[in-house]
Amino acid sequence: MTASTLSEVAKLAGVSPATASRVLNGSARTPAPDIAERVRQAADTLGYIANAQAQALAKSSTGLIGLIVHDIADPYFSAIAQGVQAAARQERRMVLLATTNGTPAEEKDAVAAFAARRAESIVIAGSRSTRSEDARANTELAAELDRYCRNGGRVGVVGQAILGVAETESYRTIAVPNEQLARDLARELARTHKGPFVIVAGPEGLTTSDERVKGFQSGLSDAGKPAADVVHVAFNRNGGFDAGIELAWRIKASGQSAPEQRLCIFATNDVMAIGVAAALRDQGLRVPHDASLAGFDDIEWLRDFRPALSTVSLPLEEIGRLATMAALSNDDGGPAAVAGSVTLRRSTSSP
Amino acid sequence: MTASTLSEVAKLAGVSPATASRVLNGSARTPAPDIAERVRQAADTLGYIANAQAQALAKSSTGLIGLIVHDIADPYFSAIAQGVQAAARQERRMVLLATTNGTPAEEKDAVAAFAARRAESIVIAGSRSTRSEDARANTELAAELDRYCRNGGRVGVVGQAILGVAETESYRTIAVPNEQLARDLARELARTHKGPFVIVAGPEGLTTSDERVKGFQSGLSDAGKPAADVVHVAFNRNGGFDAGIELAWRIKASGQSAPEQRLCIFATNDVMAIGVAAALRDQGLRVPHDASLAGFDDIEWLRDFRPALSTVSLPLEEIGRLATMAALSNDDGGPAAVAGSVTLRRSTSSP
DNA sequence: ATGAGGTGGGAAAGCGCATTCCCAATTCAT
DNA sequence: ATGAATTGGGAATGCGCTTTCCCACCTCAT
Repeated sequence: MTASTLSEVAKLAGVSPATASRVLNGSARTPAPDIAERVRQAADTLGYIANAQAQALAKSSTGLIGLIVHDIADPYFSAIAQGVQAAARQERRMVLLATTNGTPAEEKDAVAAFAARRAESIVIAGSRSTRSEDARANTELAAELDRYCRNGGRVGVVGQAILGVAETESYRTIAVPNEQLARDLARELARTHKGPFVIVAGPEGLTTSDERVKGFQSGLSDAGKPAADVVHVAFNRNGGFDAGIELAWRIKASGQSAPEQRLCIFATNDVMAIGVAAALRDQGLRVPHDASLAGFDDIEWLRDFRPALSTVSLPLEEIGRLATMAALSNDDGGPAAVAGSVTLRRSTSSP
Repeated sequence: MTASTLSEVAKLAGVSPATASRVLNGSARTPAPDIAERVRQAADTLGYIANAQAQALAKSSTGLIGLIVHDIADPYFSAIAQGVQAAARQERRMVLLATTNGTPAEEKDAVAAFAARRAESIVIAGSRSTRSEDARANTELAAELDRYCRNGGRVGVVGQAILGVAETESYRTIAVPNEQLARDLARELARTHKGPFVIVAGPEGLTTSDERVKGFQSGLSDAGKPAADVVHVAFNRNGGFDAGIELAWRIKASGQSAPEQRLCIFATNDVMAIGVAAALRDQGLRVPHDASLAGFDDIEWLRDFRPALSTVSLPLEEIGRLATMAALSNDDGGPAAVAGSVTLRRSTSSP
């Protein structure tokens, strides 16, 4: 890395580094047109590219924003990343990416790395975990984030607030009303569905999943329905598939003829729902004929899936954008929340 | 951003900054155990986080790798990004992300930004364009990349080499044998399919799509079939949908009863194929009953799509990983190529 | 006892840039 | 014509860190 420097440009142009700096980057003072032209000329022939590191050091502001996701290949996160990227570009920032597989320990590492890089703000997406085995790592994550904030960093949180973190102005959380929306979904489904409900959820302690389970149950209760069984599996396509296999067995065992027997399966995210659907199909069962199925998130890439999946639509890209802007702006703006909506499609229609 | 500095830590520990630096970061020289402990102690109480910018400036090496993709929300790119991220983590690097909508102009900007940040290497994914309106921007992109390389940067290219770029050791391209694989696919399909073929391609001039079209045509020719019609649309789901609508009309018009009349549609990527499928379904046509359909890429999230899509499997994540490693390693290793394979599924089976 | 060869901490010189001062040259009002 | 105000370029300092040198102090062999 032997790029040419500002002083080299200055020397070539026959001016001082100060002047070169002033013309090459937006300074309050603008050198004379002729001299400016000479500097620009020199910069061009030398192929000068300003060293952002040095600039950052000198003005202590890096133009970096850090993004933390569980898995960038997951459409849920890549949609959010898209929004973050768009906002970052608009605000003339670069995004630094870290994937953590959802473990608080790796999230903590990512925060530390971003802090070292002096990222101006970081947006962290992905469900929190309340599992006891993660407690220690969660505490450390919170400590790391607090330290980051104490040093002037700002963080945008997608979803639910992070536990154990100091109550400061530095955190902006874009709340996703998981519970509320799951409740709405349950109520809608309960209006037409006669049979029992069952929930295919992520591991217990995964906040997002837990909230959706809770909301769905309360929605059922509102509708005067008995609580649904909950199956806990991995929070991904394969987890859904596993659950689907088991449910298929259950469905077949109970001679699924009567509408009063037909199951309605709610998977706590779309990707799991797809897994469930694949498993049922695998077992010779059809949706919605043999069971209703609903998901959550309304992942764009799954819209062409058939039967079309009933789900809760979330403006994922918008969420990413909002989180980024919130983490970048100084003014409060209050706790931003985002709106979702129940989207009923074929997978939960009457057979 | 008022984080504590190394000298503050040093002062607190009662040692020189040099010593503090030596203990806090891996240096060749290791201070005495007791003094090291004191420094670590001080660093801890001050919540010291090394300033990576300053470190980068001092040792001129940033640990940054830049990733350029068309669209991070596209599963093709997010799969590659996943691989890049994994490799980067393994090599203790951070990844800087830029999305460009596939325009050479924005790609050039991204390269410049990465160069300014002194990224050690950059991996650039996504089809090149040979359209005349992009010629100028392509030249500029090549110039920018060359400049980056002249300054010591290294670049890993996914897919086809970048046009107009200097022939140096600095470029490593992970070749995707699009043409070869498309030819293989065509041959396979030609073995069983009796009717005419049609290709739903991206815009003319989009290299990836062009290569696949060319390969497919030559495969047909090998099999003694007439060349396929080519429909050019946007290289995404909606483009596929548009083409699908048109094709549905064509299919219906030609009373599609006989096997000799049945169309086999090859979309130059999976996402387009999904769009085609959606359009056909929309028009009351069924795959593979009324037409065969094949894609390219074997996107993971589309595997549960029905009818299962015949396609060409590409190890996307591996490609990202390879490109990253190639751009990071100094030794040549020769031009790496990646293996794909024809994957026939239900969407092209006989009705 | 004495000089050679080690050891290990500190001083200082950058890395590439922004920016505050400082000062010479102009301009303007009176 | 003259002093004040303004303009615009340059010298110098510092951002936070690494890394060479340098040197005081020790250890050891002779």
